[in-house]
Amino acid sequence: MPAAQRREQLLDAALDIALERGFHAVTVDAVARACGVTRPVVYGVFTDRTALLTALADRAEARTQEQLAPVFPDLRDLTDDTDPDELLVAGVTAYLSAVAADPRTWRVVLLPPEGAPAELAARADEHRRVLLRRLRALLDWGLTRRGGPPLDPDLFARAVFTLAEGAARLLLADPDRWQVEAFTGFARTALAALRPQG
Amino acid sequence: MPAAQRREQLLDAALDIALERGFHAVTVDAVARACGVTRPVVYGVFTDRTALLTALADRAEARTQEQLAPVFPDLRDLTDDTDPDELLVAGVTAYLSAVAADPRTWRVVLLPPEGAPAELAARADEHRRVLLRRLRALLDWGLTRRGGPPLDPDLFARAVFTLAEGAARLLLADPDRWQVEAFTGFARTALAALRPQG
DNA sequence: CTGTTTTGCTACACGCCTGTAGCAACACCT
DNA sequence: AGGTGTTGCTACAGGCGTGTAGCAAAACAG
Repeated sequence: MPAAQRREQLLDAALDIALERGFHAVTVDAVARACGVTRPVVYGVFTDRTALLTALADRAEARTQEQLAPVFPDLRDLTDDTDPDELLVAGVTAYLSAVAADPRTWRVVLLPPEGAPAELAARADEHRRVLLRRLRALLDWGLTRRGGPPLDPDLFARAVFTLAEGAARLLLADPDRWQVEAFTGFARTALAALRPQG
Repeated sequence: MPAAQRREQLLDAALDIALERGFHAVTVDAVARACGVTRPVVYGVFTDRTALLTALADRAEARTQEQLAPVFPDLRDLTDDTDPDELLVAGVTAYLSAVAADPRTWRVVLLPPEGAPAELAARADEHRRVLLRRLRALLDWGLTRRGGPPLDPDLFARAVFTLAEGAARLLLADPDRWQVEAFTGFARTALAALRPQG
């Protein structure tokens, strides 16, 4: 089997094991067995067990970043006839749809399995900081355009972010029970209520 | 040293290690060394490493439960001149104050260190379910009394809960930067904005 | 002061996982 | 067909952590 393909296969297997039995269970042997090979094959592709885990994190990071592209509009594209509320609702919809479409990747980030390496959490936090900044910029634009209650903008952005992640976690934890529309509907209603002169 | 005292000492040491270096580092040897003794002493108190970790979870659960007592008022105590908004703000204040007062315990629950056993997360989730039910009851009472936007009550309760936990996490992650009052102020303003004819 | 109990230690055996070395088998190119 | 490189395997050595057995020493009761 060609190296590149084997690499993907090994990462897929590692992800499966991590999701099903936790990162503790992601031993080199377990990954090799899951692919029907033996340990030296894994060491042929990754120098380390650590390298394997890092590659897994890299791939997850790349995928999530890619999927987040349509969530944030470019602020320069916004015109006067854009409704800030609908812009935000569209972003939430895009985010939750991405999560629902690729749950295995997002689960690693949002509901980390047992024994997840600290590196993973650290990277996710770093990434969150960037996202929060972008969300903050978007909300600033919206708040100056349509006004709103005298809420601390930083806390407001964090609140929206936290709620979006919470919704995503519910989607991941119990996809049969929750639909994206339930959350976007809630968001739309809540934003409408927060309009000046409610 | 008497057994009961040794037990507490061992659990304290285990908690220290877990918070500083993650649960991976909570080996029987590390805990023993931290108390200036050797491994057989630990096995004299706990049958297992697992038993030690379970005891740690038990203690954390007991402490959090105890500290949450003043957060939820008994619904039967409420009279007509109780302001629902202030009741909720008082609950949030009590919750965040409890977290700020005992960060080491809450950190285990809200910002679990690397390698935390799945048992811990499972128990925390179970506990959350109970808390969510109580919060839901409180909010139902408030919403029927003062009205509000047509939000799904279940999602609204989850949102409040998620935001409260998010605030608690910020308090734990960066206590120098955040104060309880910032969050309660935000909550008060947001609730006021969500009043009918806000 | 002496026997007994408590308390703790050193030392061992085991299991699990990591990482590597050396060998077999297969495929591919000439 | 025969060399050559690839692909994978079996087998080993070592590290780290668990749990236990057996011994020393200190505390304590009679």
